[in-house]
Amino acid sequence: MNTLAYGLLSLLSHSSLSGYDLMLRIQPFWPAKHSQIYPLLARLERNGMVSCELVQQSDKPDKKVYSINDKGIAALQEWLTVPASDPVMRDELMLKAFCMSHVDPAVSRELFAARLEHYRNKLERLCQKIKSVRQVDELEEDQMPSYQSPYFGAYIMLNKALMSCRTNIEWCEWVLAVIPVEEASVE
Amino acid sequence: MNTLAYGLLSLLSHSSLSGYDLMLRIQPFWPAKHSQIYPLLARLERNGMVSCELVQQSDKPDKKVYSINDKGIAALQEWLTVPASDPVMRDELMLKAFCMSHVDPAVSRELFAARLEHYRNKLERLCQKIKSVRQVDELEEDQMPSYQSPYFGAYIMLNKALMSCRTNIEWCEWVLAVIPVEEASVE
DNA sequence: AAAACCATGTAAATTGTTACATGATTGC
DNA sequence: GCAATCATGTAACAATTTACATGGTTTT
Repeated sequence: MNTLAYGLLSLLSHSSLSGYDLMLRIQPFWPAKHSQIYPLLARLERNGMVSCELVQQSDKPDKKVYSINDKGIAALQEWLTVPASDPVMRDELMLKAFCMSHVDPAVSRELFAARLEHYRNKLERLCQKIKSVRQVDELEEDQMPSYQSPYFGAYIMLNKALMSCRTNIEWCEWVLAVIPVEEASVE
Repeated sequence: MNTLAYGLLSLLSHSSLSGYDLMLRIQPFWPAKHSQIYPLLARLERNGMVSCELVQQSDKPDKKVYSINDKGIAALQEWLTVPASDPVMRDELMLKAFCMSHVDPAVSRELFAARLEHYRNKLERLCQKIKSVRQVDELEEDQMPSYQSPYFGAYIMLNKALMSCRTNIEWCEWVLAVIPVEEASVE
């Protein structure tokens, strides 16, 4: 049982999902490829944590829908009592920022402009996501899902993503403001 | 040449460092253990990216100090022209947040209280770090290092770390405010 | 018909962590 | 003496990514 395994159980604790769906939904919190998810789901099934049902579809290819078992829920409850390990962030841009002074400011500006664009797109997607969660849980303006609601966790995470995204945008804009604009070079 | 390799070159582009120092300094941006760093440095030396000199110390064990070569600088300059790949963040707390509703609010509060503490300690360390960088680069209040200064990159990254840390603290405090406080259970 | 998305899997390679190993030096 | 920090390395294991493989369905 590694972290990704618990992550899959965590998603399955609210609704049954296919491996493909799990792969898409876990991305924002714990990036993983389908080649990691499928064998892990098979292992969780062997361990009795989840059950699997083949669902035939007419409009799309058939799929295997996984559901969490009591044993899986128990594993989650146990897991929640141990402190979360420190978050791990790996950002190539940070490493590049460290040696920026070795290239033309224009080259550096380009790096941060691209990242700013990345965060602006992310913000856009997030706002839409939050709107859709609000609709599904039938919430009024500024109203929170209750702690018992399966959307409570999703809501606080979306809020974190939103706050982080805005901070990152602010930071990128500040960096672009402090990197000198290219002077006309020697004619 | 993987990202960690470029990261080491990036750090070496400002000053020569031992493998041990590199290991400590790269942690905030790209976590890596010494077991990954030492063999990689040996490879970079074989590739002619860095040179190594044995430095004898009387107060501490002897060490190998690595310096970047022209080939290493050229590799960095090339690397800076390609866009940085998307940052990767893996946070177990996010996965736990998703299935929180399956346990008592007190259990959840504990998770976020621990994380809040983690970020508060980090903020403390960051503030001291920023102060020391300001001293080394002899900066007045609110003054930035120039783009050419080797501290420019460090400064903008410290600023990012500071902004992110504050956002995370704010978020943790908000989460602790919205998780219901344990009601007296059935007597 | 080609591209895009849905869907599931395995194999190989790379990256990263933990454990094994060793040893100097300093402060308690 | 013992723990902590400094210092370097290798081996085994676990996690992750990339590539290989296949095939249905929908939209352009």
